[in-house]
Amino acid sequence: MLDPKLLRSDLDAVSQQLARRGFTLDTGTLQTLEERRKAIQVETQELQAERNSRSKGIGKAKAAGEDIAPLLKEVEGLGDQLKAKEQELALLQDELTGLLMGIPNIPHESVPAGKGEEDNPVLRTWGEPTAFGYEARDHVALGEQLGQLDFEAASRLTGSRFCVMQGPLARLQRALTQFMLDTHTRDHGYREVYVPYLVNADSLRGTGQLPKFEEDLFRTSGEADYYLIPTAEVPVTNLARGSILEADQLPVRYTAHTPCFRSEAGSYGKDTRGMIRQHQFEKVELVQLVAPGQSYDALEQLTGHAETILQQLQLPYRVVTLCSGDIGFSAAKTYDLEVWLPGQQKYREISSCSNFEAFQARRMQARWRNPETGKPELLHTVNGSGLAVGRALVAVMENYQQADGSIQIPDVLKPYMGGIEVIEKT
RNA sequence: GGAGAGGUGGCUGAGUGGUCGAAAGCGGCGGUCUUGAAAACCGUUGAGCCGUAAGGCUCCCAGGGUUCGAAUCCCUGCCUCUCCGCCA
Repeated sequence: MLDPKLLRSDLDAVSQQLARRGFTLDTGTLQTLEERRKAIQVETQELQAERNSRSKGIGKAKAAGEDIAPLLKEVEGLGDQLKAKEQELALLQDELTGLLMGIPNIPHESVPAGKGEEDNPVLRTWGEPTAFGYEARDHVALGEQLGQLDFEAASRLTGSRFCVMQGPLARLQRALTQFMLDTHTRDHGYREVYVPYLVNADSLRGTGQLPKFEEDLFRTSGEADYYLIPTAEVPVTNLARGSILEADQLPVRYTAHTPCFRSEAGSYGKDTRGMIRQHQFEKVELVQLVAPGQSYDALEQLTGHAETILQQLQLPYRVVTLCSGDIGFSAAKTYDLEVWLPGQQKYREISSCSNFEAFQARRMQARWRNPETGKPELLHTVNGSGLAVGRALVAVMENYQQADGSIQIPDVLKPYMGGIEVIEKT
């Protein structure tokens, strides 16, 4: 959520900045609602003040043993009048916050202009696309040939966009997960957390998935109204919801491994082959809660932490800066890491690292106590995948494939593979 | 699943219809004393909204209700704890 004060004081400037990302702000409606809200709020508060002082007077009179009947007569009707105003105000406020909750974040000034994915500039490239003396197979061919990756079984068990893995390949995914968690906790100073995979609507509002993107989520149908998490960002960032952190606790760095569930509504026909786009996938997430002055440094740092994983796995990748037209709803700035996939002869997103500034913190009321002012102020939140495990598995399979269809184990994963150095048909 | 007890400020905890945003203690901050520290003593110490300010308003788990007036009474929900049952 944007700062309502900013919207009041600088509506046109906000509107212009949002136009960069292709969002049209309905300034007229906003202004009208805001004016009405203010008028009604003042009236309501005046009535409340009157009720309070009258009631206090009645209390005193009663204590003094006076007859309060005439005083009661005076306040007749005041209650109803107040109730009506309060209801009017509540309605207006609901409408206003509803509108506010649907406004995306303002892109940072350093975010390049652009309309969509094709306008994202490449910031840097690491490694060279892996060369093979033959036409590289994709992970589907590799995995099925090895007899360790099965989409048919998954569609029988559930439906499309799921997979079953077996044997060393299943273990390889676990190895990737362990390696990532170990690296982030040991080398990068993150604290590992285990969190629920089902969350309530408040959490999703906090990080910005609700109210706008309900159709992307799986929702439970039982008595409890819960959602399957689309990313660990939701439960992990919401750990700070409604709390005030002390300055010496910052920065807070969390990492978590969770499955992620996405309905992928609207992506019919996209990436239908393989495990690039699944309803369920594993991800290791990095989250930082930082003082506002630190968030852009933290973004660079966190992006570097995610890159470390790719480098240690010796996977070629590049970093792109999302342009103003491609950036996500809650983010002020985002870097995507794209890994080289020989099977597609393309770079594909494997991590997305964003600074949300105070956008999520305001929705969550996640604050810190600024020692300079002594007052609670909003935190900044930064997060990124470190990395998407499913896609990392795809990348390892495709980049480490050998002519005979076997897959070598990257050196850094060998300690996690129990002596397996090459995945072969078993 | 059955029975019961609760949810109050950073923490412990008092408050069961009126001047209560809320006693007391702890913790925090500032000071006195001290070479320094501790102890003791004094003061101070929740969050948000409107307002230049004075001041006003809201918040005692959440949402409804009763009342001139609700932290306090009633209803619903959520959460926590205890006992029994069941269970990974």
